[in-house]
This record gives sequence, C-alpha cells and structure tokens, in this order.
Amino acid sequence: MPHERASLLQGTLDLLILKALSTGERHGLGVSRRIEQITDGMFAVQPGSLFPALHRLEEAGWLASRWEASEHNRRAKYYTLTRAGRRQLGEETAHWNRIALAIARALKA
Amino acid sequence: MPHERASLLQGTLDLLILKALSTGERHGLGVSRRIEQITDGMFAVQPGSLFPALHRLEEAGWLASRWEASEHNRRAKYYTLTRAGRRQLGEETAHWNRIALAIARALKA
DNA sequence: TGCCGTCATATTGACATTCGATAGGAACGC
DNA sequence: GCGTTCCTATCGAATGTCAATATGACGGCA
Repeated sequence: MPHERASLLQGTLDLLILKALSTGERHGLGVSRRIEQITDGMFAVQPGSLFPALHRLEEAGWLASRWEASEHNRRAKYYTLTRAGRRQLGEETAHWNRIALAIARALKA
Repeated sequence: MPHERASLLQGTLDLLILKALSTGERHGLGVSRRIEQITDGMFAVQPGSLFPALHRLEEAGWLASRWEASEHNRRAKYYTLTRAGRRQLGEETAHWNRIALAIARALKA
C-alpha cells in the first residue's frame, strides 16, 4: 500500500526496466510488477508506457525476447537482458547517480 | 568546469528554477547561470526551456516579476519567489527526495 | 554617424516520452 | 457458453525539453 504514487520521472523508465530484468527473465506485466515491488509501490508503470518502452529497448539491442507460456498458462513474451543491456544498466545507473548527486547538492546550497 | 553536461530530467526544471530564486531576485539569464552554478555545471537550461517555464511558474502564482535595468544596463525582467512559490519549493523538494530515495533503493536491491 | 558584439527576452518547430483509455485474444472456472 | 482474469498491444493527447532563431537595446569604437 503505497503512500503516494508518483508518475515516472522521464528518463528513469528505461533504467527501472533494465533493473527489473537484471534478476532474471520476466514477461511484460512481470516487469511492471517487479518495478512496483522494488520501488516500494512508489512507481506504477502503465501499459501505455511499458510496452513501447520494451519494444524500444529490444530494438536497441538491450533486451531479447521469446514467446513462452506464463505461470498461468497464457502466452507471454519473456524478456531477458542481453550483454549489451547489462552494460547499459551499469551506465544508466552511474548516470542516475551523478544526476541525483548534482540535484541533491543544488538543493542543499 | 563540468565533466559532463546532462540534459535535464523532465520534472526537475521547475524545482531548479524555484531553488535558484530562493536566494533572491534574478532575471531570466541570471536564473540560468545560477542553476549552472549550483549544479556544478551539470545542468544547462536552454532559453527555449527557460522562458516558457518562467512564464508557467508566474502564471501559477509562484513567481512575481518586474522590469528593471540589469547590471549591464539592459532592460531585464526580474523574478522573485512569492510566498506560494516558497511553499511550492518545499513541496517539490520533498517530492524529489521521496523519488530519489525510491530509485536509490530500487537500484540497490 | 554607422557598425558590431554582447546582453536579454522571446518564439517557433521538432522531438521524445509518458499516460489514459481502449482493444482483443486466450485460458480457466462455473 | 459466459464472465473473469491475464497478457500483449495500440492510439490519441498532453507535456516538457531542446535547437535554432528573432528582436531589440546598449556600449564601444572608428
């Protein structure tokens, strides 16, 4: 039960998706649920954001996908991080840290 | 001198403008320079972002403005935080802190 | 007087991203 | 069959940012 549900900060969606997939294969809604979980319910990714983003990341070569039956026996597309995706996750994490630090510093001044 | 210049995270522009004005009256370009200063050169706000944002914030009642001669004797519009603007700065700061914390937690998991 | 560089505000057009709403198919329980 | 849940998918709209450019005023200088 989240206290507040924030809309995503633009630019963090890719990062969160890559992170959600870093612990293993998931299908679309699974990614969405994982993001909600690791952000403590702070961020909820809508389908209209999620699927275009997944396609974009796959297009970029950071994700690979295959069709498979879900745990509820529905057809689902499972995504995995590619090696390039794992590298990208590292870069985006570092990028985020730099930005968050800069803003934190600015807000303290 | 900045090592890297990032484009703004969408949603942080208002926050940075309010913060830049929290230490006193500034005109448009002065706000821009102040942001660059307090973020250690990390963020540079372009005119095409800056002026619409200033107008938006004034429209919202968070800024007040008046025409005055600049330090170089050009006509410049000086902006000040209103009381509501100061309150807004507090809220947006708190909001940012919650978001940054949630993402930091997510990235550590 | 005329020209130019700088300062400063402002607008325009393009672009990416996110969201809300909606659609639609497939499996399951009844 | 029928509704419900699960899952992928697309569309339209709104928003926010940027790059490029326009406009004008001042000061310095020849």
